[in-house]
Amino acid sequence: MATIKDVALHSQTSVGTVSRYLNGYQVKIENRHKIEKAIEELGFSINLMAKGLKTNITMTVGILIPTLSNIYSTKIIEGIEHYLDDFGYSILVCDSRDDVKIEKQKLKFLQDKHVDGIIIMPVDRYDSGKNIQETIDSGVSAVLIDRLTQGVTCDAVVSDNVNASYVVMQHIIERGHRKIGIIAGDQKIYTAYERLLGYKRALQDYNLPIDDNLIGYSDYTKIGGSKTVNEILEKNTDCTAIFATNYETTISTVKAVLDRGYTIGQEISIFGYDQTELAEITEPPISLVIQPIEDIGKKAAEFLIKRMKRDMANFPSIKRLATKIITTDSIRNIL
Amino acid sequence: MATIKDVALHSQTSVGTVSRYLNGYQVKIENRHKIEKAIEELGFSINLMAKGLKTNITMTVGILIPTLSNIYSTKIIEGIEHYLDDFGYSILVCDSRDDVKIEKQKLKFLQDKHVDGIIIMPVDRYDSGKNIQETIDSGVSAVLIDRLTQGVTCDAVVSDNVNASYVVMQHIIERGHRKIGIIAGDQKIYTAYERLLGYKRALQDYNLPIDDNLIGYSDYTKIGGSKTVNEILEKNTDCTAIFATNYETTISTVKAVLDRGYTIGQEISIFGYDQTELAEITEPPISLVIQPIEDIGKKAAEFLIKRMKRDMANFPSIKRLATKIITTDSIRNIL
DNA sequence: GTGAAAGCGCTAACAC
DNA sequence: GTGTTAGCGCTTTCAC
Repeated sequence: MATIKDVALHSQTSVGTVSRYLNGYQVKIENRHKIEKAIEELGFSINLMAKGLKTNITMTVGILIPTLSNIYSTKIIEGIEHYLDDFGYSILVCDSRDDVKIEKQKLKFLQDKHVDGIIIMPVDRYDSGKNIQETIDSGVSAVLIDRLTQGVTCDAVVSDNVNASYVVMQHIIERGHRKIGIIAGDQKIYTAYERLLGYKRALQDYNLPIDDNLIGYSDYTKIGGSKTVNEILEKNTDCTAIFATNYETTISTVKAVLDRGYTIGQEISIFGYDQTELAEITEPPISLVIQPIEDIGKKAAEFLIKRMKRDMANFPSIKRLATKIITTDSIRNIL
Repeated sequence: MATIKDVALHSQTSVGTVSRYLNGYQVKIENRHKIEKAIEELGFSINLMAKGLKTNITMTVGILIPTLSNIYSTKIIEGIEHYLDDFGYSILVCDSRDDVKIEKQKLKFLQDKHVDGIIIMPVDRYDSGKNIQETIDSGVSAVLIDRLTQGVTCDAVVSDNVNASYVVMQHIIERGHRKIGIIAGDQKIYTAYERLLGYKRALQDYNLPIDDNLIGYSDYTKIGGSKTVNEILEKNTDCTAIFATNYETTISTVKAVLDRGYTIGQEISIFGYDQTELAEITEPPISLVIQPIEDIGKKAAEFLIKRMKRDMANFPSIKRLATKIITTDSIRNIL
């Protein structure tokens, strides 16, 4: 592997000149040609490690996400990758497997790798914050996505969960439903917490009781979701509608309701979350909350670029992106 | 940020000793304690860039995939990440946006980053190979996943597309269907090519004609898929079954058929590809080919680890993983 | 077993 | 504008 020194020798210039050429500084036109020729002939390619050692800049951004294997996560990653690509950054991807301990470990790891910035979806509302703040204190820029967490001062991009949930409930309530079940998630997760909050707030505003029997706390997985749906349906024979607050439990809800022999939008109305595809192939299609996934990634990358350039205007900012609601006959009008 | 030198000073040893300690060599027990104490107190953490510069090892693996935003890709990435994690490797993720030129560029980029190995899903069967081989020649280990491509000598992990497709067709044919449409993909893509091959082979083996009108070449996207389905259905009013050969077109096929007012498994039978969730929520569920996605990632990582350790036994190996077939009433028995 | 020192490939300060 | 050179933090001989 040819080095800058070889190029200097081969082009009869010096390492300084070659380095300057490489970094876009003024170089005599004649030397520029000689250098380009040498680079070409030697197949030279810069050693980013050596460069990084010197400059402390790696042009790498770490992404730390609870789990990689769902479309939500990947679309975010893709959004980030595409945005950062134009700036020459590459991304180091880690998952925390929904575990604060692993999250802490990976954070340390990213620090060791000297990433220039980190985009992170915190595992939980309470414990993730401290670790993230420590990382920030060590000097790397960070941006939170999808979820907020306690004790961190940095930019964040989240979607408007409370409002989405509230609007969904409005829609359901205004069609005459009174016993509305919700498949909530672990309240340590920021989004799960906010979505339940919107549910409760809507009930209160409409003077409807908050009935604990109608609130099912699932683990937000498909299997856990099924269990929760069935529990709610068994405890509440008068339940007419169910709001599933994430993608996985939306699937379980549809499946559980179908398995019970009900028709969606008849015996049971369903409102779900994320992923339009599904909405299109059930009969009737499912009403859904659609999050601006790509935008979350893009916005987060935008923030990060800005902060990595040490532009600290309006720090910290929280960007709350609006969600869209698709309504279909999956919510029956029983008025 | 404390360096090895600080640790040496603080522990009254030398940089050599600290380095030896860090790399697991014998160190006098007394020094070991002093060093550990110093590391603790200084919050020392090794600079992987400096280490990499010296050793030419980055403990980083590049992953290059045509697109990040589908579950197929991410499950593979997750499988790789989890496997490599245990060995201390991290992953640098890039997407080639289905473009050989970008693929080449990113390959070069990963080389510059001095990744120790690369796992790549080539964009196409013909042109990707040359670029990949060049990268391999430069000294990094590489493993192909999902798709093979011309002119590359390295390990590969793919799923058994031809056979999967063949078995699907057997199933459909044996239920009496004769006019079977296929939503194929760009034949430059290895998997698309193989799946169509299995389709044709089955028809031949059953002495059925290969009718070009029944073969639709889609771009493997949801929108393109819909168009292709409708074309086939319009050109062939006697078509009774459709085989969609990837996830996106499976969705479009279901949707297009539903939009035409047909009942799945009645007027039109459908066989699809990937992603069990869908299969569960349509009525009837869709028959599907299920690929061993996680295994592909894991196996690829396994190969790579082996090769990075310079263990060249059985090089190159092609691992063809078996797919599973789920059959449902979406394929009507018309005998 | 250990310390001293060379050097990995690069950047940037310096003197010209 | 350019060449020379110190030094980023580490590993690895070498001599002890």
